[in-house]
Amino acid sequence: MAATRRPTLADVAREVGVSAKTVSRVLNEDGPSSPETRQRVLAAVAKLGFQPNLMARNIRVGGPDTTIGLIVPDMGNPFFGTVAGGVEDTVRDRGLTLLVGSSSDDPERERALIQTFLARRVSMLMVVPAVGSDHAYLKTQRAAGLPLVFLDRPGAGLSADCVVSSNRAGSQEGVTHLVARGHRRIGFVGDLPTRLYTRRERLAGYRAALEDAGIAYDRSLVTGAHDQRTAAEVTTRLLALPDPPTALYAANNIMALGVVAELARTGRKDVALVTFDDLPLAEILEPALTVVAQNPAELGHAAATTALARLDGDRTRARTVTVPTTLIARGSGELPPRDRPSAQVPAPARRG
Amino acid sequence: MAATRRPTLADVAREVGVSAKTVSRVLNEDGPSSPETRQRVLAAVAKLGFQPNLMARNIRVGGPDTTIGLIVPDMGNPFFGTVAGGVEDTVRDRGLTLLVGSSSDDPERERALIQTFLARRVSMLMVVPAVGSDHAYLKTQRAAGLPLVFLDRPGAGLSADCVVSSNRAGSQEGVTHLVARGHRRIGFVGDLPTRLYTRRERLAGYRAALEDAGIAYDRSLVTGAHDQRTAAEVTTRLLALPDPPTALYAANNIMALGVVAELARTGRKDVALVTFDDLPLAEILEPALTVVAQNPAELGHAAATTALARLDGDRTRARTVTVPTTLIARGSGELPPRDRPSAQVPAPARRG
DNA sequence: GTGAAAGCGCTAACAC
DNA sequence: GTGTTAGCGCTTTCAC
Repeated sequence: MAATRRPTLADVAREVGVSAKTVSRVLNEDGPSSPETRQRVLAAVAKLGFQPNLMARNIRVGGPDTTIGLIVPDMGNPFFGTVAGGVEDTVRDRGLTLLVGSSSDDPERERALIQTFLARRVSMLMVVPAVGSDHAYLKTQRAAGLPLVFLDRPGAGLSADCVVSSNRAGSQEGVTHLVARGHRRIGFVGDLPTRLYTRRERLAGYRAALEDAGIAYDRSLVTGAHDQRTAAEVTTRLLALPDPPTALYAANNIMALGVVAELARTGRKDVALVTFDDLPLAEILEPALTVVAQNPAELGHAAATTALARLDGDRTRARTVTVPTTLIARGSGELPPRDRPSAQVPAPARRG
Repeated sequence: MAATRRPTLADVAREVGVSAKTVSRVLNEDGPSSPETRQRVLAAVAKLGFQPNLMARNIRVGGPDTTIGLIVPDMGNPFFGTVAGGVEDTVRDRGLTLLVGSSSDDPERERALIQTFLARRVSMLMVVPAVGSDHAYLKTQRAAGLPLVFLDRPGAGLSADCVVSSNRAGSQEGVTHLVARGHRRIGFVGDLPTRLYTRRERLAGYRAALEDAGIAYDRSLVTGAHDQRTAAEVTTRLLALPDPPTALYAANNIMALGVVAELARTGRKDVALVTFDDLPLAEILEPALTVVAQNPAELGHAAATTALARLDGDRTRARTVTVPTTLIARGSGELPPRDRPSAQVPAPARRG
């Protein structure tokens, strides 16, 4: 069965005995058409199984395609999946279709995806920037009016709209929650080394909370990991310190999994814990997990709303939208420090 | 700043002082070109920031676009996110771009998405069919050679390639695990009422396991729920039966969350549990959760491989690929039935 | 090695 | 109410 040619407007027109333009008029409800031709055209369309070629249409009409390009680090991460869902829900009514790619947080892959999307003349571009990528090369597109929104993290090299969570304030709130329960040695388990915006912000929130409480920053309590396994490892390392933390703060959902798993594995129920990002089973852990929850669907929604406004001609200055986080106190942050004076009195230094 | 027109091939040609065709030749490495013109063309491309219009190219070349249409029920569900990732990883090398849409399991939405994708002349279509959707209308496209793969569940109304998990065998293995520990009353918590393929299969596996063990099927032990909350509710209802189950089997990840949460909330550590689908924290629950794990990335990979083979001219009969599941015994399935004779002896009926 | 002309499927602009 | 012509940005075909 050879791949038969798809029918075209001309085929339909021939079938009905009218001009191509008439068929086009009927299908797009553009200009007038007699009820009778209308019927016959629609019948022929159904008979031939004609489907207008959107690309051909687009090329003639000019302007951007009715697609939107979205780049995330990893679609399997429910955080980004939910972000994508938020975007789609918001643009659906406008008849826009989602073009999605994962960068795996690799700047080169991100750039290749952006090039592909630009070649497809997407109507807007929404990017979760990979660590270390520079977007200066997009200046021309921006100037030409392409809506560009950075998601979750700001882009580098040009000013553009940006939608992020309240990483710093949320982090500060979470750590303050621990400080208020008397903890003075609070371990930080964060993601990739430096450079990544969200880590910087969340670390800054951690430091701000300590500073507010008059607690000196101790570099040895701040650790970095890349995945659940390494997060578990640094948890062990932190708790083995001569003067170990009495509470931990995990800076994202992957780190949270690692810390939670490690505390469970070693049966440590005496360490208070707050995590950034909610987990599906947070409520049923013992103790139930206290988290600073993000709102990924709203992140996607806000990004789409911003981009749509640009598409509709909004030429005001680039703005940053901050989507608030929510502290959900469930119990794991309530533990007081053990074997230590509570509240503001510094713990005696125990070395060796 | 008015939206300036994007530069075209003709613009580049004018800049260099050659014909459009020469520029096209250079960029596509089609036909010969002198090193010198080559340089000048590339310089002009860079200077003008020219990006070939992929849609225009496609329209001229004919044939399908280099996109692939993927429809899932919900992108926020990590299962489908991971499936999408598996697809993308597999098609990336072929230069294909992913067009993604969520159907929310609504047949009308699914159909609208498919129409849009067809209008975009996708090179292949991969669909997780919504409950109750009929795909007979795609026969023409299939006949015309469009690769079509149903994912996770078979489609209805036409024969097409299909990639599914070993739902029945996996389910049977999970329930047999419980039977082998002496359970004879095993509650089933499944998803949407009837009609959904995966539920049918998983229920069939449950029944097969019982039958193998000579246990009569008890309709009152089989319950349906739609989300985590209702799964928790039916768990309660099951355990409140006059002759309650001593073990539970949850037929997907959402059900699993509901059952696990409810058992934890009520402190029931005496009920054995096996779930279909793994959970991120399964290992650290108490007892650790025994699961029948699916392999969503492999599902996406297999679907993409199949579709690519079709694209490359494979015209053999439609096939169904079954991706094996894996029983991961972690502990929650090890509990013997309490207050009951073990193994093959039937429990005394306790009524009222 | 390069160019001119035609045409992919569709619609804008103008006829009538 | 309908048809004609031209042209979107690109590539194919054929000529030089």
